[in-house]
Amino acid sequence: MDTTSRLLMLLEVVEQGSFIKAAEVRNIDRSVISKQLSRLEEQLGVRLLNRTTRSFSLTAAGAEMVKKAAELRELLGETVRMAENYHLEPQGVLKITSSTLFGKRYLQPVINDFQMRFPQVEVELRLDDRVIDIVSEGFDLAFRIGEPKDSSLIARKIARNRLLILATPTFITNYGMPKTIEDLTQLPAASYASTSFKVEGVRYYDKNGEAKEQKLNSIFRANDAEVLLMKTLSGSAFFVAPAFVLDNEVKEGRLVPLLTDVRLMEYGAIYAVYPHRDLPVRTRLFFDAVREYLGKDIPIWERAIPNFEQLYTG
Amino acid sequence: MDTTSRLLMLLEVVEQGSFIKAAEVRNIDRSVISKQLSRLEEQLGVRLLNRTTRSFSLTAAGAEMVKKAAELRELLGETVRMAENYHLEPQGVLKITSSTLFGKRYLQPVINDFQMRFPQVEVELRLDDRVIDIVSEGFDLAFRIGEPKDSSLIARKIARNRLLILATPTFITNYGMPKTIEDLTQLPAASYASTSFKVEGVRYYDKNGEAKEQKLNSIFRANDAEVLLMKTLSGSAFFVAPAFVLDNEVKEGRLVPLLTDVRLMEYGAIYAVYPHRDLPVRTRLFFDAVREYLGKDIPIWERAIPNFEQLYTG
DNA sequence: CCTATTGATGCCATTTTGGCACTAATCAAA
DNA sequence: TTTGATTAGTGCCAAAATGGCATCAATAGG
Repeated sequence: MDTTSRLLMLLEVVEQGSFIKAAEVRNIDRSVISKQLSRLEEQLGVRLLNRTTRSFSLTAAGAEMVKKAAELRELLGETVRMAENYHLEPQGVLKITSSTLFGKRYLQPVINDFQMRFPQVEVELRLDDRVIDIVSEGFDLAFRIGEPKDSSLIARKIARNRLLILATPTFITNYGMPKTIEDLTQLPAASYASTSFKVEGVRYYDKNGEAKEQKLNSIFRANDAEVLLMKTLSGSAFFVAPAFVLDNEVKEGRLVPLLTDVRLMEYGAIYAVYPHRDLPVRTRLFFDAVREYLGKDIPIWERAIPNFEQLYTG
Repeated sequence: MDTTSRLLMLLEVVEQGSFIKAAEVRNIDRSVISKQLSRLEEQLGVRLLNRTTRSFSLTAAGAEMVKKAAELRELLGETVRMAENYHLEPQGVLKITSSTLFGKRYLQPVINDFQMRFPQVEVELRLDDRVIDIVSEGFDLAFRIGEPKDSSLIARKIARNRLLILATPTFITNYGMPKTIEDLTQLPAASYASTSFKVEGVRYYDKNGEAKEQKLNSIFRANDAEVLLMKTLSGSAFFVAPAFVLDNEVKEGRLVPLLTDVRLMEYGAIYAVYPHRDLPVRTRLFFDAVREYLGKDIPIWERAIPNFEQLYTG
């Protein structure tokens, strides 16, 4: 890491407001930020931040450096964009793996677009809900849901993964509307289960902000979210579903969110995972296309759920 | 190394005209340049250089990138200079070691200046002609003559080290003016000799450009260049001297360069050596001050030798 | 006044870097 | 055309830098 990268890191820290947030955005440890900024200060011979143990403020010098860092980022961006004008037509094979539903629903349209623009890129998409060793199998890019584990890979969060508790109006008529989260134990649930992994409860924060888990009474388990959704639509179970499995079911009233005043915990996030620090062009172009398609703050799937920003916030 | 550094490397390569020269300027191996530029190309997805095995030319994209790299260097320089405005008054101890004569003659004035400007910096100068382990003895900066050996240290060439063959007019009258370099064996020489190291001959290129060495007939040996110079001035020996030992002896006619049509080999160079890649501020400021004092292409001591650029060039 | 949060730090595993030796190819001179 | 010197590329290895984890210390915020 060089002076420029450190300056950009400083900029990000200031924009995010804390070391931790900046570290999360970059998917690195906060200690890295701490160490690199210390080195930057040593290198420039200037104290950039006034720190307390829990926060910081910019010094005058720091503020100037942040301005310059912004200019640097701009110039560097220009440079890269300029290089892009000279890009060879990207070509070769792009090997991607993803969980089945996410791939079908959200990667497919991006791939279509991408191949229209870059016809010489072949795409190989492996849909598989098991975790795959992307290095040994030679994948360029993987999309995973939950928390990234293998730290030898680079993981970048590309979207949050909020949950909903869903049932059909018929279901509510038949079983009654649950009033508290504990009521869920009395109701039949459909839940995800694969060989390696089972959803057995729903995590939430109680009114004191403490993390809790409510067990579920699963009468139907499957390792395919679409199947679970179909089961739910049949009216014979409710479903604790990640928002991304939904299409227009809520907007059209076919499914109703239950217990929307409970603050549900997010189920990890959607991560893009790749093996090397520097992506080759075709991979980066595709990666950028996916991010653009999904959206920056609010993922595309959440926009189909009316008022979702206010739901499940406690 | 990040993209910016690689762009700056590209810029330097283009400015220097070859990988090798750029590598020499930075005191790194050419392979590093080759590898880093390849990575830059991969990263930008653009071929920047058309290569043959022995040379290269810029592609259109490469030319654009070089322009941008120049802008980046400018902006980065501005940023650093801006940081310097906020520098804390440098303070602390600066431990320097150097060969005796070089230190006395060329570091002393720089140190005086430096301490006028930064009174809070204490300087410890150790003059010693033996090679010192700068890491274990805690030196910040060392100045060495010859070729850098210890590759765990960073060495930067700060001046070339050209040689002359000198004698007094009296000496020439008494012994006759040598016509060929072989004549030197007939004449009494003063030469450098320490416990670890002896000068026994003078290296040069013959008219075919082949490296040769002419043995000397040393009648006086010492490990102190000033003593050798005094001996020479007494008229009883000639002296194969590095240019930096001279003051105004040549300009004032007290010493005369002999055999100026022989192409003498440079005796290594003057190197600054330091232990870490990133210098702390006080060290870097001092280092810069030394470089400014010595001069960029032609070292300060060569300017006192009339017409030296044309002498000993074969 | 307490406690969870945040930044700093030391240690360790992993990755990256830089150097060396060797290869390959070309430029230039005979 | 041949030959030799020069210069870039490559694989391998040792050394350095990086990133992550666990721990510490101190405060911001209730």
